[in-house]
Amino acid sequence: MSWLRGVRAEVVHESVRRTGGVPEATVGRLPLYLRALTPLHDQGITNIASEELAALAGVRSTQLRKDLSHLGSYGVRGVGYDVDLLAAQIAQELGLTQEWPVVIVGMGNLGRALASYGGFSGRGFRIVALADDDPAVVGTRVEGLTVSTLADLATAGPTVAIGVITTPAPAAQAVADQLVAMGVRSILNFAPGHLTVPDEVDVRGVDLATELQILAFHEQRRLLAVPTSGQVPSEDREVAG
Amino acid sequence: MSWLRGVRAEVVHESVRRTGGVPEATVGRLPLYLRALTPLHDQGITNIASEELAALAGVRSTQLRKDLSHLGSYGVRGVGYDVDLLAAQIAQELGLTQEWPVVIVGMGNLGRALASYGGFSGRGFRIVALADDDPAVVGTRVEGLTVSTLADLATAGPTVAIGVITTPAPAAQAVADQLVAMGVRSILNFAPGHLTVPDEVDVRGVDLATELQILAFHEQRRLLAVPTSGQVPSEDREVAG
DNA sequence: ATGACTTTGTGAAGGCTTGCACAAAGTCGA
DNA sequence: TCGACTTTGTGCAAGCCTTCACAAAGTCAT
Ligand SMILES: NC(=O)c1ccc[n+]([C@@H]2O[C@H](COP(=O)([O-])OP(=O)(O)OC[C@H]3O[C@@H](n4cnc5c(N)ncnc54)[C@H](O)[C@@H]3O)[C@@H](O)[C@H]2O)c1
Ligand SMILES: NC(=O)c1ccc[n+]([C@@H]2O[C@H](COP(=O)([O-])OP(=O)(O)OC[C@H]3O[C@@H](n4cnc5c(N)ncnc54)[C@H](O)[C@@H]3O)[C@@H](O)[C@H]2O)c1
Repeated sequence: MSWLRGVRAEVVHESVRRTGGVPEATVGRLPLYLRALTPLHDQGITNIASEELAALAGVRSTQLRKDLSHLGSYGVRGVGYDVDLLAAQIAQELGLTQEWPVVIVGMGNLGRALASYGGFSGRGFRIVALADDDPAVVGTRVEGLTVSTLADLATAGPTVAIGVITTPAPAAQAVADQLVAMGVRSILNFAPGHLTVPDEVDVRGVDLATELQILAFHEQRRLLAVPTSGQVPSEDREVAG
Repeated sequence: MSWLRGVRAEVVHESVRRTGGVPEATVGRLPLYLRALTPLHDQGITNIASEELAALAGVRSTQLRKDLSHLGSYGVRGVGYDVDLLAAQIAQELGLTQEWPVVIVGMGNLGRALASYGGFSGRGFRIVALADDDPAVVGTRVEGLTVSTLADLATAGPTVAIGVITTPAPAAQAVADQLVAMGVRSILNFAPGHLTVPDEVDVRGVDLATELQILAFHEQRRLLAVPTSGQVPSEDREVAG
């Protein structure tokens, strides 16, 4: 993401005053466009047409153009979009010209996998703290950071903007409450279940079971639609559960 | 999920013929309702009103009722919904009365975390195979399963319905192609990037960076709206990236 | 049985999102 | 300079999703 810094200055003037009015659906797709642009930059491609970029991102070109129009982005008619400039504009709109400090709470299997994941830094985020409440885990070092308790973080930790919850589900609400008390207003929750938070706090939930169940619904539909052919899931025989 | 088996028989007659017409947005919320119902069952609660269940799931009660109306669910006016019966109906609609066989491809940090995650079995899914292409990993045992290559799975592995991709992004498309060639038509992709697959194949992508970037957008909006007060993200000073 | 009360199920309205069609605005070769 | 061609940006229409309002259908105390 460092390659975005260079062009940022030129971009600020154009779009900083254009505050409001980006539809939520568009916001959800901007990261996809940014994701598609990065390899283009790496390949040295400097210009791309909406048709092509849309294919890379998995959307229709008309939707891409409509989305970009909301952030006042100017491509060049007859030519396309400047890859670096477009990426810089999207990054600016998403607030990725600064690095957001992140805390991960719950250093279990998933929490450790996330902590050792390289995809944070360089994409607008930096893990600045790790937390757990298991005395056996607190104090250990993971990826160069010492695991502490949430309570300690609240009194003596670095400022954090985003909290990632990877504790078991029964602990998630209490953890969320503590994060909110610390001033965190953006939470990414991997524990299954709904979190109740004040209005000004933004929660996004990622639930593996939910995703698989949506896939299962469509899979079942396909099998029911053509009941004769092919593969059938493992039969529902007497199992442990 | 075993507690759903008992009532299944009674439910089948009602809804099995009602094939079509569940809106996609509703399908996406059915897992949330199911997730909210499970603890209610565990607490011995046998009946619940839409208002209450909606609060647990994080949606409006009118939306819950509209959603349920699409699968022909009958609550009792003046009373509410039977917890076990409703859960069984939703599970049936989602195809969770059978166990879907799952393969995880890419036994790195994330793949191993998923493999050792208990939330699969008992929720309608079972991991039946693990794959990787690193000779140092192939042949090792993870959670009772021996890691094999995708090629070996294709010729001599168990039937799988759902593939989970946890390889690095550059390998994801090739892995998806192999899964499709094996007959897999449902893919959950954790690698960032768009997968191109035939029409009949269903892909859902989970991208950590995307989720964080959406949070960052709203976080930035809040900070811009009240530019005077409080916390500011870590300043954009000269960093490695 | 009756009436007061509760809660579901749904038609209709409103809002958001997508996709179409096309004018606007540029490039490029001659 | 001109005309053919390419590609963007957008008004508008269609479709999907959510929310409102309320009738329908039940419970429960008397
Ligand atoms: N492991 C996966 O692949 C996976 C996948 C999807 C979802 N999840 C969900 O993510 C969460 C974590 O999964 P996991 O497999 O890493 O679990 P885990 O048991 O390995 O780790 C949980 C960690 O949270 C810590 N913890 C518990 N209560 C806490 C509290 N109040 N404050 C701080 N830390 C606390 C525990 O000490 C432990 O280290 C679970 O909710 C799980 O459902 C996990
Ligand atoms: N680790 C995380 O917390 C995290 C979070 C979000 C997304 N992701 C994404 O998930 C993916 C995996 O992340 P990770 O941290 O586990 O990476 P990792 O490097 O630890 O593991 C990747 C594994 O995939 C295997 N692999 C590579 N090519 C393969 C192929 N063609 N066929 C089969 N196996 C192959 C490798 O041998 C390795 O074991 C990445 O795309 C990453 O962007 C990871």
